[in-house]
Amino acid sequence: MLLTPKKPQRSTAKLRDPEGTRESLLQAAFREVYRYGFQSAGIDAILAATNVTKGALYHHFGSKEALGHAIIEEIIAEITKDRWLRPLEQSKDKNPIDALIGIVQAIPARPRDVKRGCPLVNLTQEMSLLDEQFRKRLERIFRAWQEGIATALRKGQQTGTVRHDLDPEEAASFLIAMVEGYEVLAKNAQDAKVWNMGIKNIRNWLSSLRAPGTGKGG
Amino acid sequence: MLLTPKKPQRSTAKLRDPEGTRESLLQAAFREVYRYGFQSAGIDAILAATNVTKGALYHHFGSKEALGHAIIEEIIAEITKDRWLRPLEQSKDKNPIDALIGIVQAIPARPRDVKRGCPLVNLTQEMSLLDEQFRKRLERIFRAWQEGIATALRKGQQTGTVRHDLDPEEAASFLIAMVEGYEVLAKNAQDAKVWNMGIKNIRNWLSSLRAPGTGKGG
DNA sequence: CCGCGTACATACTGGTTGGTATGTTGTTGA
DNA sequence: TCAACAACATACCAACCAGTATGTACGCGG
Repeated sequence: MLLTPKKPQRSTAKLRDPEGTRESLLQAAFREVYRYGFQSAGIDAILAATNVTKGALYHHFGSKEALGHAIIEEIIAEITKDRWLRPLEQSKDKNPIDALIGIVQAIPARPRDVKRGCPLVNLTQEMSLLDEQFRKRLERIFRAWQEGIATALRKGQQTGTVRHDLDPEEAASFLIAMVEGYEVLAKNAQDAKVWNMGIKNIRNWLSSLRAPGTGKGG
Repeated sequence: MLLTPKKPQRSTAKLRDPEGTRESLLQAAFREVYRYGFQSAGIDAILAATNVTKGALYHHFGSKEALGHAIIEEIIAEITKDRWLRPLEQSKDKNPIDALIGIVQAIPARPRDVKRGCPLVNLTQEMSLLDEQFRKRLERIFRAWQEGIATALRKGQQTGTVRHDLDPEEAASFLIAMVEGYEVLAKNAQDAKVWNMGIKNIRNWLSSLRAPGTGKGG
């Protein structure tokens, strides 16, 4: 007899809860990947951060790669939506520049977040070149992000709050590049002050996109 | 007898050449780290890319970490100096904005480079949070980079080619953030077009720093 | 009440990895 | 001329790590 059958200590409430285990696994895996990177995040470390066993993990995900894909599609994509896309859609009628300034300022400046950087950039840097599957999934998020900003700017042009002499797509990617670039700088410095200075500069740049004669508020 | 003594095939020219082995080791290690990241770059893979053995590697470097430190200080720092600091110093009397535009445009847009991104950013993203020794060395490079740009801008303010209503340090870090940010975007897209669009936008921004009445050329 | 599928749990493995122990060879200073 | 040392080369190892083989517990349809 090779296996000593472990007495099953699942609480009765946990019976038939297929999504609970998967979800907590995903969350723990995200935290580990966010901190150490995908390749350095160990399966055993992820497991240790939960009360889930290896059998359960490989029941829900076919491989470490599949787990990584799920992290991108179910966690990182959601963060982007929560932070950028939904706020932009909800403030449809407002001046999009004010909305964008609000969003940028709302990005957490807590030391913990600044030090870890942006999950999207972290994974992009690590995996884009190495694994096409990862890259494609990450690119989808970038595209949606850029598209969301561009759409808001285009609407602003129609309602006259945004300058007409700019290409919405180009301005959107410029904004993303600035945000990501400052996050890299702040992560290296491990200092929230760098990030706060970045916010200030990004805000100034965003203000320069206002249509002439359009003050703050809209 | 455990070891079959290998017939020493060092060419007579290679006798007493302490720097040659070390240097080629460093170059190969840099290439591997650049491509796969520090943690994923295997010692054996580095060795396979050269005709150097493990004994030689551990003779010159105490550990993989020490090798990583040497890569930062001897290779990546040099790249930054070559690409940014020396060109800025050599064009002392010229308009610094023109010099900066020239530097940005000179950053290679070859697909190979775009796809691999910036070595400095790659290592920062991977290691800053995990290893303080790495972070400190990388931060030194960032600081020197920012300081070089800021100094050039300050001189431009004195000679009247750069607007006075900007903080040179702040503008320098803004420029760096833009460059790094676009490199992240281009790396994710794996497309040089993204990078070329970034150059265009950065150039426009740089031009906006000119003192009023100062045309191109200085 | 029974068989079958889902949802796990545990032990194990084969390959990889950074690092080391121990050897040899050529040079150089005394 | 010879001992000491730098500069390697080779074989080996212990730890780690993704993945698997094989088991059990539970619930549900029939």
